Amino acid sequence: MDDQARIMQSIGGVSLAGHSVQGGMALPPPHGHDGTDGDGRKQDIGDILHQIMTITDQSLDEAQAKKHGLNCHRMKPALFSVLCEIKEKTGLSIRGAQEEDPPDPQLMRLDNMLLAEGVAGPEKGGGSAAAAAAAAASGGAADNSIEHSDYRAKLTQIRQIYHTELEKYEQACNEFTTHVMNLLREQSRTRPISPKEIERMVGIIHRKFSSIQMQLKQSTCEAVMILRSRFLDARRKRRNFSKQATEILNEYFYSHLSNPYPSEEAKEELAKKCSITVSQCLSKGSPLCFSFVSNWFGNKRIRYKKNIGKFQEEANLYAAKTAVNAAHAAAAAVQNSQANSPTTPNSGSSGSFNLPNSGDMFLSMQSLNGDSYQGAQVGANVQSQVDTLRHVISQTAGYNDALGGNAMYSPHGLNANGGWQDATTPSSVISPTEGPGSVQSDTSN
DNA sequence: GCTAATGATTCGCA
DNA sequence: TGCGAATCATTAGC
Repeated sequence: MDDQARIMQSIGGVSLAGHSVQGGMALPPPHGHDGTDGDGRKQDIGDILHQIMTITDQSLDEAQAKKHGLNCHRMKPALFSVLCEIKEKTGLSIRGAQEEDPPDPQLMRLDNMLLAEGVAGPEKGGGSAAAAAAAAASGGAADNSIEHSDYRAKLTQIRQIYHTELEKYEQACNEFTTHVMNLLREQSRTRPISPKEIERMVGIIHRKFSSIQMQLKQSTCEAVMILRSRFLDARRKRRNFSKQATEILNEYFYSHLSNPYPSEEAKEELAKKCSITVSQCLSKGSPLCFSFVSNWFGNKRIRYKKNIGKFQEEANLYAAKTAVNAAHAAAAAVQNSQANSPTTPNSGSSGSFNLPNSGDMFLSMQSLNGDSYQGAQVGANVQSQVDTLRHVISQTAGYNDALGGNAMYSPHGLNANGGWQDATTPSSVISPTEGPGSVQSDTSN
C-alpha cells in the first residue's frame, strides 16, 4: 500500500498510530462502507489539502489565520500522526542508515598527534618529555635548560590556547544544540518532528562543530610542528663533544683500528659512556639515539683515512693510555687470581673499555712475545693484557726513535683499496650476539 | 677576521 | 640500510 492510499485510508477513519479522531466524530469503517458520508469526508479532506497547498501563496496574516484554523480542525490530529508516520518510515529510515559514519581518520590522526605532543590529554610534559628526558641524560647543561624551558613555555602557551578555544567551541556547540532542540520541541507541537529527527539534528550540529574543531586541531598541530622544528633547528647547532667523550670514542676507534665499525650495542654503550648531549639526542628526535656515535665514527674513519700521518701521534697517545689501563687491569687481575680464586680470571677494566683485550690494536704484535704469563691460573684475557702491555712498552720506545717509519699504529686496518680490513679478520669485532656490555670484553676469548 | 677542527647533513652506492 | 665522500655550518684558537 502506498502512502497516499494509507493517508486517505487513515483519514477515512482507521485509527492511526493509536490516535483517535477528536471532535466527537464517529469514524466510519474503512473503504467507505457508508458511501454518502465517505464522499463528504473526502471532500472535506480535499479542502484541507487544498488549503495547505495554497497557504504559502497568501499573506502572512491570512496564513496565520488559516494555520490556526487548520490547527483547530477536528482532522488535524489524524493528519499529524499520518505525517509523522510517513516521515518516520521514509526519510529517516534512509538517512539513518547513511549516518553511521566511521570515525574520521584525519581527526584521529590529529587527536593522536596532539596527544603525543602533550597538547591534548592530561598534562604530563607532552612533547617536552623527550626534551626533559634528554636534559636529564645530558646532566642538564645550562644552555640546554634555557632552551628546554623556552620550548616548554611555548608549548604550554599553545596548549592553553588550544584548550581555551576548544572549551569555547564545546560551549557554543552545547548552547546551540540546546537551542535547536528547544526550537524543535517547540515546533513539534505544530509540525511532525519525531524524537529521532531531533536526535539526528543534534548529530548534524555536532558534526558541524566537530569540523570546526578539526580546523582548530589542525592549526594547533601546525603550531606545534613549527615550534618543534625551530626548537630542533636550534639544537642542530654544532657543539663540540666534551673532552672525555672524545677520549672515549678515540679509545674505541684506535683500539679497533682494523675494523672501526662499532656494533649497535657498542654504539649504545659508547653513547652512554659519552654522556650524550641534548642537542645530539634531539637532533634525531629521541633521547635514546646514539647516531652521534655513528656520525663521529663516520667522520673519524674518513678523516683518518685521508690523513693517516696526522693521526699517528694521536693513535700512539691512545695506545700508551690503553696500555697503562691494561697494565693496571692485568695487575689487578693477577692479584685477584692469586689471592682469591684460581678460577676468576676476568678482572675487567674498571670502567673503561677493556681495550687491550681487543687485540686488534696490536694485531701485528701478538706473536712478538712468546713467553706467556707464568701464572697458569690466569685466564687468557689477562694473559693477553700482559702480553699487550709488554709489547706496547717496547713499541712506544721504538716509535719515539723512528716516527713515521715504525709507527705503532701502522694503518694495518686499511687494505690496499683504501678500505678497512674485512671484519672477520680482527678479533676485536664485537659479535652481534653479545650484549651491550660486550664493549668491554669483545675479544676476551 | 681568518683558519683549522669538527659535528651534522646530504647524496650516491652496494 | 649502512657506508664513504663531499659539503655545510659552527666552534675555537690565533
